[in-house]
Amino acid sequence: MDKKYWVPALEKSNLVLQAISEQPSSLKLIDLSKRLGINKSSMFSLLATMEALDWVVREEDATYSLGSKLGYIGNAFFKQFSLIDRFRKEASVTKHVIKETIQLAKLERNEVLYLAKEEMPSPVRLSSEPGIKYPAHATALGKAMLAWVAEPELGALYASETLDPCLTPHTLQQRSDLIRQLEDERLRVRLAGSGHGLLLCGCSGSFRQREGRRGDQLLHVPARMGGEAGAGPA
Amino acid sequence: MDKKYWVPALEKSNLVLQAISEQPSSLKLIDLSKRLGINKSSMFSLLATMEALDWVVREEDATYSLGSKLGYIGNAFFKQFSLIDRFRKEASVTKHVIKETIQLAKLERNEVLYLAKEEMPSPVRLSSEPGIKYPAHATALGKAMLAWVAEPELGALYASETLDPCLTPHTLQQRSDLIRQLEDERLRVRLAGSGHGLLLCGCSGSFRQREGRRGDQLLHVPARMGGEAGAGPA
DNA sequence: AACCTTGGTTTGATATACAAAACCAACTTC
DNA sequence: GAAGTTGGTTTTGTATATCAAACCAAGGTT
Repeated sequence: MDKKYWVPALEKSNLVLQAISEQPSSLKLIDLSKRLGINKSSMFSLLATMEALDWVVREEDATYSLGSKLGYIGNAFFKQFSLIDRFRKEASVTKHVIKETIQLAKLERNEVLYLAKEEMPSPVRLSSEPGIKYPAHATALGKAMLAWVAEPELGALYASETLDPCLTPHTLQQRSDLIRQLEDERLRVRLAGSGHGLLLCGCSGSFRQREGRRGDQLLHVPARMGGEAGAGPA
Repeated sequence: MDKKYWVPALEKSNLVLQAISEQPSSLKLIDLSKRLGINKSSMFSLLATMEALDWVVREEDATYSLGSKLGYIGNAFFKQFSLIDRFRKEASVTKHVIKETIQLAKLERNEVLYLAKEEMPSPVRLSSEPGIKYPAHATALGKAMLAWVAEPELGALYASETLDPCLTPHTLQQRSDLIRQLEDERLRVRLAGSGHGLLLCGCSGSFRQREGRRGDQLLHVPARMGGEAGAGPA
């Protein structure tokens, strides 16, 4: 990462917010300082400022949790995607029909950004949350989306034979393997009318919709279909 | 605001994120610099860092929108409130019965924090969004919640006769007026069984529920009842 | 074609933020 | 009761971030 014109305080606060997001109401100033390798006097100033800005809240037991300003900004982020409301309306019904958790995601170059989730109780606990990104080749949902990317663009996204990163022992590592799985996915959709990514409520017009002017694809998909567990990294 | 141990870069980035939240995909670097009074070379470094951290995204036309990292953190903020899921399940049905937008909010001292909203089409457009806070005395929903605050605590919250801030010409300005309206609210609930704040799906156990260990009250309320328009500042 | 404007990028002097050190209060251990 | 530990707060010297100035590219105006 090029740090020529860098603002270190933002990087530090990003680390702090990430840690607090993962463990709200658990971490004190000294915990954050030790865990993140940030001097406690710097951490003192960061937390005091973030508290004043309502980015974090200091609890009575001196642990920190996220503040409402980040809720507001996060809400504004999701409001950029008008499809989320339609997804929630459709999927809150569909999930009872198929008895599976359903997620809405968009493909951003070679990553999948999760936007919304309608959950059903399931032994498989999904790790993906709205706002999180995974490499597309490392998730079932991502591969379902890549299957419909034009070949030249796919070539540009995966210029080298080795795929990075490799998140789990099951994660694909070779581009040729990826290509083969994408072909299988297209074949599965054509022959059986049911792939990982097909929308199940019958309104085919919303299957792959272009959102906003970036033209990114959006897709919602049940968590478990075709025998693969989970929409998280595989 | 005491700025003794202050991190100015966080304050600047807060202003930037607020502006981008309000006008996504509209503002360029020079627009943000002029509007916020931040030097354009500082703005350059701030935006470059925020972009690298995925706090913002630079569009092809050089305008900025919010990035998914803030979506993720925002989602983490709302996940702190387990009642939101229950609210959405109940309110997505109830809103069709009463044909009103319904909101979930919590009272934090003398402010109301909005947490969720289930919308119905309405001529009255609510300004409140999840994550936003308003002074409780300045909103119908806030007053509905204050009505059930113990008197000594109410006295501590409103120590002076003059109420601040005064957001609209209709905003209450005297504590005695507020007290009177809270009495009216309680009376209305007792006599007619229908105040601004009563939950309308019949599960009285969830009327005023304590959430988390802070013991803050949570309340959901239709947008328009008792003749008052809107749950925003009044 | 020459000049001007605009938005963005780079430079480097200096004002200031950072963090090492010291301090403090509360609690624990001996 | 004395000494030690822990988490938080304050001080202050100095390394560095900030921003004024300069530069750059692209587009507009004359």
